[in-house]
Amino acid sequence: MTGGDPTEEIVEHLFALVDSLRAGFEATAAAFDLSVAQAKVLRYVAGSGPVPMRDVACRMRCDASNVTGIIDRLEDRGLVERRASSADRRVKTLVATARGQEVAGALWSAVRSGAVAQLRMDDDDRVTLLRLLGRVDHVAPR
Amino acid sequence: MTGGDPTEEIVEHLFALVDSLRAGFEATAAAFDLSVAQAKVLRYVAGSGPVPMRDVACRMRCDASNVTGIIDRLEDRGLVERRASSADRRVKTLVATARGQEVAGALWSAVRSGAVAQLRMDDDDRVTLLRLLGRVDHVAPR
DNA sequence: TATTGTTATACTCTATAACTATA
DNA sequence: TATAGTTATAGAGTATAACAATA
Repeated sequence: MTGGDPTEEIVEHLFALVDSLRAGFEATAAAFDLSVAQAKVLRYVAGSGPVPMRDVACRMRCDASNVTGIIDRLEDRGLVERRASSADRRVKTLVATARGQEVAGALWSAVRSGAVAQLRMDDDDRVTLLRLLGRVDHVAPR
Repeated sequence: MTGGDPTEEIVEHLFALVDSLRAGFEATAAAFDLSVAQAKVLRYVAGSGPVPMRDVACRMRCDASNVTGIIDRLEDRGLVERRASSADRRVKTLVATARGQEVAGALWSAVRSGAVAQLRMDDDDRVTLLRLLGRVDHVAPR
């Protein structure tokens, strides 16, 4: 088990961690009857005030046509609303409803708790990890 | 930016990292014309010798019916083969073809390189990160 | 009776292309 | 002409339920 290439080993651990955290996230979102994509979009809309559909597509790094369906489902459940933009009549602006704000808050609180529970670290290690993670080349910091 | 709850902050970084590594993985797999699920299954089959379909479902933590389709596509491309089990005639055993072994090796080598490039760490930090990750509560170490 | 793998079905996410209504 | 959003279409992953073959 020991003695392997350290670089290879760290990547193995890293991908195990990615899978684990992703699975935890998916399970937490599912507890709120949301998919991963829906949970991310709801959070973005709830946290960033009125945003055009287009901005959601950019943030999610997906095609705009996807966003239509995801917002359809969030809107059907009363978590998000489409509104006309006063500045540009082509644009539809997204706003979280009161219920949407509640769900987003509860969901992401649960996500954070779950992730911290998985980490099982003391304060020192947590600070060290934070320092290391701060250097990672993130495509899109959230 | 600074001064927030350290726990909250670390989770933000962690999920940004998860998204980033996952996106890199997806892009690398796509360069081999494979989906994320196909890449994972191919690696498991190529690395674990003859395995029953059922074992793949357990490893992937998904329903057995999914595996049928994923293996169908890998088999259509000549990367994997279904074989009859001599011990139990209900079981189909999976083996990577020579081409499947090649692809699995090249793909995962590229995945490791990409992940290391994203990390941008010196040796000391890499050792530290490895130590921290070793404590994380992985659902399924690979 | 229980298990292995498949099929049928349905839903979500994903992209591309074509369309509309604006700009 | 270019852009925002939608629709149509297609493919992939996911789960549930029902099924045949085998244990």
